[in-house]
Amino acid sequence: MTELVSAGIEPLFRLLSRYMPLTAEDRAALTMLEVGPICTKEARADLAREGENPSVIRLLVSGWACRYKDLPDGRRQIVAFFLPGDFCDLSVYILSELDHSIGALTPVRYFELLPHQFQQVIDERPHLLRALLWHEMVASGIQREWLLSIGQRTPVERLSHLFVELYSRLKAVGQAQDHCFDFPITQHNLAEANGLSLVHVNRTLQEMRRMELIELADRQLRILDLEKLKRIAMFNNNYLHFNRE
Amino acid sequence: MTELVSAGIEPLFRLLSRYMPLTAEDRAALTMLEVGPICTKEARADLAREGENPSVIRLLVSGWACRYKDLPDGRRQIVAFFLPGDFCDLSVYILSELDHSIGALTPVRYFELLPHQFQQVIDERPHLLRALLWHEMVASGIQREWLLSIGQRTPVERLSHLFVELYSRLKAVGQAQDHCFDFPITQHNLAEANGLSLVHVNRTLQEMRRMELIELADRQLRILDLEKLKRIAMFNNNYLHFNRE
DNA sequence: CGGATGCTTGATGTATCTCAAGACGTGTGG
DNA sequence: CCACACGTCTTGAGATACATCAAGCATCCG
Repeated sequence: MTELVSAGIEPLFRLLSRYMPLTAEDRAALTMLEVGPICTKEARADLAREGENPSVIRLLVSGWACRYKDLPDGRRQIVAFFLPGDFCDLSVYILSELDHSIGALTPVRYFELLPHQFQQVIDERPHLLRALLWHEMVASGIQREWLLSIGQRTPVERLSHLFVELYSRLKAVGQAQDHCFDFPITQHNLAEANGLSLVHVNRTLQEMRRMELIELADRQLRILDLEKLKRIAMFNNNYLHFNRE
Repeated sequence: MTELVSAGIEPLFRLLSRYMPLTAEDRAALTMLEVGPICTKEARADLAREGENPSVIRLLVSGWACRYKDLPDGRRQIVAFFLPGDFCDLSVYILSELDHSIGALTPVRYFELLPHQFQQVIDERPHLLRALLWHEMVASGIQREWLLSIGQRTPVERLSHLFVELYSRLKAVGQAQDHCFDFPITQHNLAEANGLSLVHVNRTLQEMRRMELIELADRQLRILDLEKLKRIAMFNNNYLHFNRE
């Protein structure tokens, strides 16, 4: 089911073509990234831990992962979701130590790219660097929007906003259609991402079902009324910087 | 008082030399950025509004500014503080529309740089690009840490963490000594940055004074026990990525 | 003098957390 | 094949941290 788009690097094509048109040559160059064996991890495994010196760039092919930070006493905050097509840690180029961890939320498959492989593609087709930086800046924009959510939005607004965001991003990589998508993470994960307790997430979801905004069952999320959901979330898609709708 | 370091671009030197050593030639090249008239704004004025197409890079010389996002109903979240030496919106290069606003928290002075001026400096001394990207990545890391703060830290922990962070950053640009620094923003600003109500910020500050962590009066913040403050905040400076302590 | 602006305090309500338990499904080893 | 552990979702009861509303005071400034 989750393997409808299993072709390794296809989600990346779709993602980048949201920012700029990709020629056949661009695609060919990007396909070079697909070298090397594909890696896999179980749900709840770490791909990288805070403090490590990152040496590879990871390109997520299937499954969901997250960036998270934790405190010495165990509190944990998910600060970003990685969906298929996303890069983890382009920052390898500049920073020498990870200030966060990366964990799998579901079983994941990904490529590990060495910086020089990466460099090779960029040298060949410099304008692709622009698309990749674009992706990074969008990631930054998402972080800011999350800060707004956690700081100011109510729990219903917050979850509504997240669902619209995830729907937009998944649609961009061909993993959502008809207001419906695989939603493989737990309520516990939602709580960690939104600064809420597990119990409160559960009750908030119930309220959203009562409001007939969503259906959520069997790891499938269906948005019943997208416009209403956007209105409630005060969703403005400008922060995703998709140039081509 | 706030003008101890008034020499235009000096804070930038200090900031970047936290990441890599700067030669005299580097400094000379950077000084080229100081062309053009210096701009000023009053406290509470906007330097840029969400939705605008940014055309300049701003280099803050004195005063404090912030990045913020707001919701249609007036709720507002400060997502970053800009201190002297900071750049606002290097993203001009890539993104065509601002997804956030930039506002002055105090009277500010800054330079407006056109992308081509900027480009000229980088062309001349390419390794400076690395320092500037570094600065951007640190900004990203700070955003993540704030997400952790707002999502997981209690109000006392949250303010403690922010104060240690500001102290570190101000010290890096020569604007703090002896656990003491100008603190020109209001409790209202603190509330907007930390997702708390104004009243609660006030009471939290009082608690921190009672705990003998800080003194805060007359726009001056004094940290009474830095180690204790760090412990309470669970502060780990890795996210600031200062290479040279 | 009157009007902003910022800080402080008290009273009250409620949104959200914590603790605790049960139901259900799934995988696992005896 | 059953017993059991484990993960996930759900519900209830109770406590409290935080927001909201309201007011007073100080300082500054035109």
